[in-house]
Amino acid sequence: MATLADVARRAGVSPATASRIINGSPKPVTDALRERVLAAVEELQYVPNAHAQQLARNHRSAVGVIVHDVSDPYFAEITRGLQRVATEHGRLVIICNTYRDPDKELEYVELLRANQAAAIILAGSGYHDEQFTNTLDAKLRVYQSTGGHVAVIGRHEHSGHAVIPANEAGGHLVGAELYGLGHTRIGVVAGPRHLTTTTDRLAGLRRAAREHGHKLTPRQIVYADFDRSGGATATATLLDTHPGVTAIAALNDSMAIGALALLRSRGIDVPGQISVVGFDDMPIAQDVTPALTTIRLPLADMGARAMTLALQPPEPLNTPQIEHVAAELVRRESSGPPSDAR
Amino acid sequence: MATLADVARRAGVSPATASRIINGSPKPVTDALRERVLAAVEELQYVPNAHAQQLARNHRSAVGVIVHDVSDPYFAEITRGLQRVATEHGRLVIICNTYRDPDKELEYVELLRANQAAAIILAGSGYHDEQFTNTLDAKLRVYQSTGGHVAVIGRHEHSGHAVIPANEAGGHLVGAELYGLGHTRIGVVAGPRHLTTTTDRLAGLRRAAREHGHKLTPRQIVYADFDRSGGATATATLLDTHPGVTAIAALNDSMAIGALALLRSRGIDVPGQISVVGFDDMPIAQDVTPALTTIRLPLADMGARAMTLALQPPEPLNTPQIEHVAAELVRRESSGPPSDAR
DNA sequence: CGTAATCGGGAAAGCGCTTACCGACGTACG
DNA sequence: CGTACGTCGGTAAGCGCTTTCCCGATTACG
Repeated sequence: MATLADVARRAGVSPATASRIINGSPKPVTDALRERVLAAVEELQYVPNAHAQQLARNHRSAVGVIVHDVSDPYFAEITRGLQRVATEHGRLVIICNTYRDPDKELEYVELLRANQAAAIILAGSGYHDEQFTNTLDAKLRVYQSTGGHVAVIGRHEHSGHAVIPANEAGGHLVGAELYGLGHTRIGVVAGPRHLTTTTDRLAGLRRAAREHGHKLTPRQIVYADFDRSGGATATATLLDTHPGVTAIAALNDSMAIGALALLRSRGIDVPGQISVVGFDDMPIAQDVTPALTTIRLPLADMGARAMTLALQPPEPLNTPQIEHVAAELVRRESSGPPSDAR
Repeated sequence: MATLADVARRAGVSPATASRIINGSPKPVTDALRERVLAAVEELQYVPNAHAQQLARNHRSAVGVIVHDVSDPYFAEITRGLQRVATEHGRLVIICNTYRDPDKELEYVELLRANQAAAIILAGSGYHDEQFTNTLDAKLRVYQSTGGHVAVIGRHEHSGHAVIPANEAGGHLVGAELYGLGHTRIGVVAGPRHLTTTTDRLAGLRRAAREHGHKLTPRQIVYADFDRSGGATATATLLDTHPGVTAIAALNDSMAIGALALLRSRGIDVPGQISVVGFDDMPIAQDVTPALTTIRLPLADMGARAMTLALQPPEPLNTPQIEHVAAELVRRESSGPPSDAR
């Protein structure tokens, strides 16, 4: 691997000069030298060692984002938004997949700190686990105290900036729509109960139920993995324990799609016999059949906003900013009034 | 930010000793010192500077993967496979999104080289652009000559290891199925013509046509972006210019889904009036309606294999290995015999 | 013509770490 | 009791770069 010294030697200049030319330093340099150096760079196919540069310059430039799983469309969309603004700022983004293991979240914070990341963005639900939350919080605080920026998406427990989607309000929207249509026997296909996203959305649903004079009993709620197969198994359970449900509220689109698949396999018509509503409005929601009624969250935009917050110049008064993002009901074909005239 | 020197000072030892303890060097160290150092690490929340380490150790450890777009399920799946094996090997993977801009591909190779990546994995179609290909090839070769490993997925033009899916054979499978069912008026919804993936799959389709005594005329093929909206617009064009088509072969699932959406919006029944076949078998293919008949490629597995190749010990005889992966037809509901008894 | 200001370039000191290499001590042995 | 060796720590030399500081040579000016 060619080094700066090699280039300098070849061009017959000092490493200092070569460095200045290559990095376009403000210091003026004669054109003759400039050309010689540039030629040497070309001939040697020289690329500066990024680690050495980072060490010498001593200012962070990359930013890290910790997600559960990029291959999940939810995170893929957020990531896409993040990347866009990072690229605009000329920042490299390091994507870290925890595959839903909280411990990895901790590890990655450490790793990102070790790599001198300028900012860490945490996307994805927080956990209902006080000890874990405290540990994470502590690590994050240490990171901040050394000048690191932190932004979180969809979790409220941490210091640093936050972009928080209206999960509760969205849940309420779902409930209002379903009860409004006349459904009374509603099943909830929920994500893992230790995720705050699950409980937040659930809370909104409960509020809507109360407002309509109903109540969501624990047995109406089935918890499972926040993905397609979780949605399918939870739906199966629901059908078995509550044969009379006329509507299913899935707490994210992946689960809703799993629900749809299971319903279809059992020959149950949607929305004829059972209505299904999702949450998130991922791109595929409109392509399943029936097209999914869901709650739209501007995923890519949320990512972009989080990155923008994280890249902000050192906070004026150390005040973490919080941006709320609204949820919106998107009515499509998977929901309708209950068929049972009762 | 606490440094190793800080830790050493605090523990009352030399930096050398501290380093040895922290990294578990083979050199024996008294337990008393070990404890003091570890305590200091804890108190100072010390995390070694990864850049300094990499510089001092001077051996690469991260690996980079260049994809078109992680939020595209095709790449998301591949990436998932990649990550799995990278993690098993304790490697950090840097994901680079080109957003389909070939120039970015070049830039990222450079960036990865600058970051001392141990390996670069190129996923996603190659381009029919000799100049670009040569430039990329040259850059890759330089990288290899300095000890870097290279693996590509789905492109054949480069040195280094390769995992190559049976695009041609898959295209043939599509053609055989469609012509076999009795379709004669087939429209092709193709990706950009400058992508080798497009032309490879097309070639297979053409071969099948010939075998069945047909021929694919240029006008039967509409080129568009390799995504959902590209699929929709291409299908619209096809419908307008070839009102009589009874089957549409989309060259990837995203496009097929776009085609499905457009067909639905025009009230055309699938497969009743028109059959649709996709390619790739991404996870969502089974959830759209009608469920998509498609060509299955073991995406995650391909990623895993590429990573495995890339992480292999320095090649024995410098021989790039090539792994072919088979394609398989998955019959679902979107295809059937043509309705026109003619 | 002497001095000061200016300009272009190099020498060298780090950035935070790893790792030979060396040296001091203690033990085992002759 | 002297030599030899094994243990455990420390010293210091880098890794490849950036950047401060300084110095010689021009140029400008009085």
